Amino acid sequence: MMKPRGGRGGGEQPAVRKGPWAAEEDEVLLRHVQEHGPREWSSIRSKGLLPRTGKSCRLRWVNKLRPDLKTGCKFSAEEERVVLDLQAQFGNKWARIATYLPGRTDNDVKNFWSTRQKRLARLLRSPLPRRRPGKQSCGVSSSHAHELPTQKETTTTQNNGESSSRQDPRTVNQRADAAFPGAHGLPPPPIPLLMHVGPERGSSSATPPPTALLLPFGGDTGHPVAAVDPAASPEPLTVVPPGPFFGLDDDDHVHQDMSGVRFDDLPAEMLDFFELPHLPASPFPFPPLPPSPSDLL
DNA sequence: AAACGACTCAACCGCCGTTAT
DNA sequence: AATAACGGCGGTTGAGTCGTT
Repeated sequence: MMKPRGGRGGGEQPAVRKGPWAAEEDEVLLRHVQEHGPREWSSIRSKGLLPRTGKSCRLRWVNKLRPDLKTGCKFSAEEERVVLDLQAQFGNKWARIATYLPGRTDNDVKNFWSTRQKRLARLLRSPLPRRRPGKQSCGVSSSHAHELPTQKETTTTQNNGESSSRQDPRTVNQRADAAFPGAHGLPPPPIPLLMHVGPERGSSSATPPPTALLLPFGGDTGHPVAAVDPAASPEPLTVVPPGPFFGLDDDDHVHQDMSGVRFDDLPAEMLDFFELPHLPASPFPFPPLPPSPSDLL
């Protein structure tokens, strides 16, 4: 049997304490970091400074006590965009993603993503979502956000099986998968969110609806997540009225300006229009997709 | 006012790679 | 080389808070 590593004193160690940290414990931990730096976590317990495991101490420091943390504010639109971007590229590599978000921890990113996934999943099942007034966003300017990795830089990490967002998403279902990577614990949505631009159902307009789109929550591109052919729909589609986020351009295609728009910013009355008809996928003039790693070989 | 549901966040657990012995 | 400890990470959970009904 191996001898314990150096620095581990013999003698009894106090029982491990779990649960919320007391202010006095934080002080002890901070003092340790000031003296030794953010390392030697296990020595905190072995020296009898705190009845906490090294892992617990490290977690406390990383997630709460680090001086450069943003606390008590929601993710800004820019931060949200960065998370969506990087999650599509890296998958659920929260620690890695957090390195691009100053002041955010992997736990922050993880919680943000989890909450977002739950909310989206619920939206897909509930016809009448309700908004809660959110906390004020910190508003990270682009000058503070770290530069995102380029496509070339990330090709080695894209194909790790954790993200499907770089696959050729020409069908509704594939695009829906891309919109919900990482939602492994959630049952698949029956159909992605549908937004239909055209004359209101039941209106007298004779103009055929030109397009139907899914909400552009794809993240990195701002492109629609999926498309369906209204002509192929067995059910009437729901109208989302043009507003601050959506409109029609000269070609009767959906015009979007989602820059700086966060999920929370979508007006509740718009969400109230969503329905979940069962629609077949159909070809749609998606913007060109970036090449997949296999394409580059 | 109370009950309920949604949401946020802190913290734990288990796994895995690295490092020291 | 084998082993154990350590540190890092992702997944998960539970408590607290807040808004709605």
